[in-house]
Amino acid sequence: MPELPEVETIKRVLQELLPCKRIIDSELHKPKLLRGQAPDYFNTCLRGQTILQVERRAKYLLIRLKQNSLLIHLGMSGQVFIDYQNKKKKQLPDLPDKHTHFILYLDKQQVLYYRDPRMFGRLQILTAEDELNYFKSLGPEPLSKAFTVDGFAQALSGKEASIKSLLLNQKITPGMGNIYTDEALFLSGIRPDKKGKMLKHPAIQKLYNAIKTVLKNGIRAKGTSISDFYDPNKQKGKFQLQLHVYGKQENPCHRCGTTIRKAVVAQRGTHWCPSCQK
DNA sequence: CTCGGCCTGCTC
DNA sequence: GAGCAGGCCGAG
Repeated sequence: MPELPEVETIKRVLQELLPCKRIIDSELHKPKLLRGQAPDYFNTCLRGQTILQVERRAKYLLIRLKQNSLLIHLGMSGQVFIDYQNKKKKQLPDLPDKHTHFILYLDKQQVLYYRDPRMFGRLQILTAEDELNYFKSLGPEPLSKAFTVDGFAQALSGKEASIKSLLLNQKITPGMGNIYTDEALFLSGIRPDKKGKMLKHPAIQKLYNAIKTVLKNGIRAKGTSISDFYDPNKQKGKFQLQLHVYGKQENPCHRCGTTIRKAVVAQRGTHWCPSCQK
């Protein structure tokens, strides 16, 4: 579910709420989410620790503690909520529910819930050393100075794979997912099934700009809430109101009126305008 | 590089 | 009941 703008939105809310809070207790209901790390070690590392700050790398959240960090990846359906005992929002279940697999009890009566119906997410304790290894295969953050047009062009050059699959590759554009990839390709007028090696200079620059634009706009809109994205305060994002192609199959393109198509590219549902994208 | 698998829930 | 879903990993 969550791509870079959604994870960034969550990070910003958590960064407001969590620093200086102490973890009183940690409750893990689904050890499978640790992907092999020992639950005892996991809980021991958390209990009694004070949260320093919250960061994001690609689609990963990092909650920094003094000794090490709690890594959270939300997979397809992961959600993080803070304190949510009220019943104002009818469409949200009361927490904890059967999909709430991890709970952190913080001081000041606050609680953090991790909810993940499909269980594609992961939770792990990372030491500083683990961190380097863990993130070393990720490309440069697309919104940072480290992400350059030249580096991007290099990553696409000679590639047989479709541009869609290359943009989804976290070694090239970490944080990009299915929605923002389709939107960036629409903005830059490139067909999703175009081979990486076929892209030359003006198009690459345009795509590079489009990636930054969609990610920035996604963050400004606080994410895309198509079905179930909420920030930790249960707020929905608004980027779904700005989508041009994602989920718009059978609708007319509002730039040219051509019917938006949907097909599988790179094993993912892919949306594009056959006239605007060449 | 592409495919299947990992899971549950929702829509048709 | 089938097919689909915002992600990632490992096998071939």
